[in-house]
Amino acid sequence: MGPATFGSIKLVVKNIFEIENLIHHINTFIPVSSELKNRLKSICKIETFPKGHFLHKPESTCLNTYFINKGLVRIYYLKDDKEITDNFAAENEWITSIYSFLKNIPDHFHIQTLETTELAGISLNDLEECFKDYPEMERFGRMLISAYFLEQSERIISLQFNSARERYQFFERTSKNKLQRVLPLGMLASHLGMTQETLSRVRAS
Amino acid sequence: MGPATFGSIKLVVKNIFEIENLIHHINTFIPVSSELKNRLKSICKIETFPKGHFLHKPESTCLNTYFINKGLVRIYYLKDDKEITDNFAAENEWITSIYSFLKNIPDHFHIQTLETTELAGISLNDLEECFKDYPEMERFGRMLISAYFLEQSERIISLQFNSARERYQFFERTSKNKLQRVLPLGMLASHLGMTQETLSRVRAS
DNA sequence: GAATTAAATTGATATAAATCAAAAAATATA
DNA sequence: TATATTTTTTGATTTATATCAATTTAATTC
Repeated sequence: MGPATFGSIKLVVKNIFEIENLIHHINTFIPVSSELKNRLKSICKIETFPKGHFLHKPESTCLNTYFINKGLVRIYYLKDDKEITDNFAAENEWITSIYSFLKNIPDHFHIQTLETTELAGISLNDLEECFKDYPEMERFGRMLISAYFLEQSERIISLQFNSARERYQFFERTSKNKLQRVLPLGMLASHLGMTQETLSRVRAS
Repeated sequence: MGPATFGSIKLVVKNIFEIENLIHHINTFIPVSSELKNRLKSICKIETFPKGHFLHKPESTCLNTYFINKGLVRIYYLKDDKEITDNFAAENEWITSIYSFLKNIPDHFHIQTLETTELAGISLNDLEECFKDYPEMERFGRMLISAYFLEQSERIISLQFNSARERYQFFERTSKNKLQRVLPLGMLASHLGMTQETLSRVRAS
């Protein structure tokens, strides 16, 4: 889809979000040299998608990992025709269908925007080349995935033996920034491993 | 504790497991130069512990990450005075109390050997120095934690909406090597997020 | 090898959460 | 604004699993 046209006037909507925010994010882990910065500029595809857009669909290979600059995205799969939301990502967070992305094979997940979303996509190949050329970037990669690993560890404990109420409170505590934004609530319910009705009752009391 | 003495004869029990197995393991991810190999030899503390030994206890900081050469280890925590086993590690697998180890702060986990266990321990500091001096080792670190991240992702899905039977079947499928070794079964039950009685009934039918 | 202890199984009951169904509230559309 | 649609809440019932208790089996220890 090209730029919108009104009579003979083309409206080219410039992407305000160059990659300053992403650079700043990476810079909280490692120093970012100007060369690395330039490399990142060249490999990041910056795009804005409307609500409801699919970044990845089942039976396809997830080609990119995405850094969310603005907006909200979820990753989900179908179990018995019901959507189970695995996770969400908002500002300054990353999302990809990790198995498909890392192994470069198709999988069964959907990645979908829940709001108008501004993001930077990086392909596996570009990322790996960047890792090779910039060891500090590989370091960032290790630190980032470690941070997500810790987050997952806590979620496993939350799912292992906590009640529905405790799991909701865990989300309240750890994902404040998403609490008001994840709608409809069925998405949140499935993420927390409970039905929509149970979530409603938990929230009511 | 020094070598055992019997009269005037000192028995120095040599550690057969130098670190060949660990090197081979790392080599499945990255090429291991002889310099890196020497560095690894110098930073790995190789030890053998009897069954029941604690590698890490609550209220202390987990100082090492451990590569298991032989044996079986679990990590667990207490919830309402009951032991909840978070995970197991056997041959060629790694274990640490990840949050405590990476953040260098105390936590509430126990790491305990379930069999006589031969392992290599590496301190955070030595590991970080090694990452700095050998970018390929940092690469290994990234790849390893990525692999564990994938494993965790699957476990989350297993816990999110699967029945007790499905969770047990998941363990059967993904942890064959531990199925006969994790005893008593209460440890396995808690790992799978169910009671011992439920596990017994699942296995019976 | 008998006695003791620990672990696993089996049974009966309780409970948290799922399911099914309907009503109410919120949102979108004409 | 009224109507239609979607989402959320509430209610009644069912179900999987937890809990409590007892028994059987297996593993230690004397």
